[in-house]
Amino acid sequence: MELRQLRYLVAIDEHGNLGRAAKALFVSQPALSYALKGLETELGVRLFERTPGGVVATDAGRDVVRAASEAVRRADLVAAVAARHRRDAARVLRVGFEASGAGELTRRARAEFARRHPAVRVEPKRFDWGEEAEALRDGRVDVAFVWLPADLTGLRSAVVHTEPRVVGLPIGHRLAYRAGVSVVETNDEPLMWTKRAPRRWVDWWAVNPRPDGSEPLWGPTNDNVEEMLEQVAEGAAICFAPSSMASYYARPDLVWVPLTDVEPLRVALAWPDGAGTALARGFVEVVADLTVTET
Amino acid sequence: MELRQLRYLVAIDEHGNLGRAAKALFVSQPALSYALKGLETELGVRLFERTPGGVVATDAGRDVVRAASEAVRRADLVAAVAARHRRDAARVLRVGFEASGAGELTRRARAEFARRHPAVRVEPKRFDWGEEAEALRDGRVDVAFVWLPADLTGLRSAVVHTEPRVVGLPIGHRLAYRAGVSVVETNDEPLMWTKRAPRRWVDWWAVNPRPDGSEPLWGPTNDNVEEMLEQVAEGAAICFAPSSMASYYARPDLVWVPLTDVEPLRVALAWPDGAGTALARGFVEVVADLTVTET
DNA sequence: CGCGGGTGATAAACGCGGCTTATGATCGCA
DNA sequence: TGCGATCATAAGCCGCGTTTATCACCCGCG
Repeated sequence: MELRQLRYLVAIDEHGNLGRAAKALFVSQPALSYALKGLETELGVRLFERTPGGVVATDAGRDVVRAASEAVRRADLVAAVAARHRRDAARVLRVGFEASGAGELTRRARAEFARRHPAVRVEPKRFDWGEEAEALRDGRVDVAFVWLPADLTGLRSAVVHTEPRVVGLPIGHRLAYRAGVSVVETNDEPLMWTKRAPRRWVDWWAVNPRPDGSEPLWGPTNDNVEEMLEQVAEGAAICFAPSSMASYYARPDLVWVPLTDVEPLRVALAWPDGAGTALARGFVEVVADLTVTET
Repeated sequence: MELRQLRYLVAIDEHGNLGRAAKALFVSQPALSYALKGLETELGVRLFERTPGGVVATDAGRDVVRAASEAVRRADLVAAVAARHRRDAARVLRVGFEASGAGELTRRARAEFARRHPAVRVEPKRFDWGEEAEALRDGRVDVAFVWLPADLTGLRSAVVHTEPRVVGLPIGHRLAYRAGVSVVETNDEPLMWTKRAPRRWVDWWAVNPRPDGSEPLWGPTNDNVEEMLEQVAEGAAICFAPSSMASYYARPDLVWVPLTDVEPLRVALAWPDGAGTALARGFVEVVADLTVTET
């Protein structure tokens, strides 16, 4: 059994058709026919039923494909781990964050890191809602500021920052000139949300259920800050955000008002479990030092 | 990158020496030299430092080896999943358990399963302490009675049986003729335990800490029932066990006395998450039916 | 009813790539 | 200084996965 065969298998299952899978893999159709047959012989199970319309996975095939795609993913992780170390040698550190990240701390950490490691180039990488943790796991970044709640499996992390939440409103909104609002006062306002993040993340941000037991009024969806702010400025909905967003994404057509009765946002600094490189560790140290002295 | 290379990599790391690794893999030493070099070139990182005494992993090498061994394990799982289905087709179901399993339920379940699936051969597989869950995960059995507490990650399960615990004593022991004893009355008796199972399992069985806060007196270790009973019969220590063991492992040189103040043993029926075969599902159904009617 | 367009399977030939054996280069140590 | 480890290199072989070309089958449609 070889990785190549497993990759073929997954592709065949995805396309449901040897010809199209072959095209996607840039090989000829007989190559897949041959590989599939070989795998079936080796495993001693029929994996796909051949039909005139294509191929369809058998019971065994479904399970094997699932296991195979996991194996392929793990193999790709090997490459990702190596790439991280290669980048380490090249003196590059990729720091993930979303929207305003950890506010002021983000910049201060970067500045201090640059002071301690002058030869290292820091590459900030912005992600869409709730994507940082996954990016960390599959090696797209070496370290990241993760907004909680988040799925931190496979990661090590430390909470390094908290900040109150605010509500974003278009200018002229009935609540726009208040010094603070309760979350229940926004119950009737359509609220921005996202399909990208898991349910738990969305509910936490939307404060669902509200203190009075009601459910938020779900408004339009969006994938990232810019899309969200566009919609809010347009008057299509309101949004909740950490207070730092008021200064990092200041716009003339938006107003930010503190939410008086919701949990603050907690931001964790996270890095891959076990696979942390020397530079990532250095960055973690910097942030640890900054947060110790500031509390 | 191919699985073969990853397997080689793991072996090289284990043996710390190309020659010995080559021997273990039944290939020549240059083959490993070649494969390692190829992988290093492809990944762009040096993985092992070559020394006159052998090879030693670099920082990057350590991480890559870890990721590689995980990938290899996943690939082996593909084969295990396939083997499960092959066995399904061959009408064989392997049921894992340890010691007295789930007592009477074990036999009843097997009998009822045989009635419903006459053509299927059931193969009971006995495991050493705490090994069932792992056996389930790596495909050595299709379904198993697991003694809790246990690590059930990657498994689906349902608690199907509970039974009180008893203490096993050699005949003539000072507590041997009691109708019941408190666990604290055994505080001064050396207690059998095992190095095979995780800490949590051992502590649960040993009732550590005891109700009075003390720690058990640790006696000899053992890997399975027979070894344990030998030691107890010999007078080297006492042991804790589920009450069914009194009837399933009756010996003239042993006495079993109920423990009056400890949690009963809970036994779960478990099967691989997602990879359950038709036969395994059938067995789960049988046990579900039996436990529903008996409660 | 037969033909066209889709499917996967098979055949034959090619050539890459990883294997082997044989040998070299280096180091540590007695 | 020479022996016995180590890993690296060289040269040749050959298995195996690839390719192109073709076949066999099924289905829908004129």
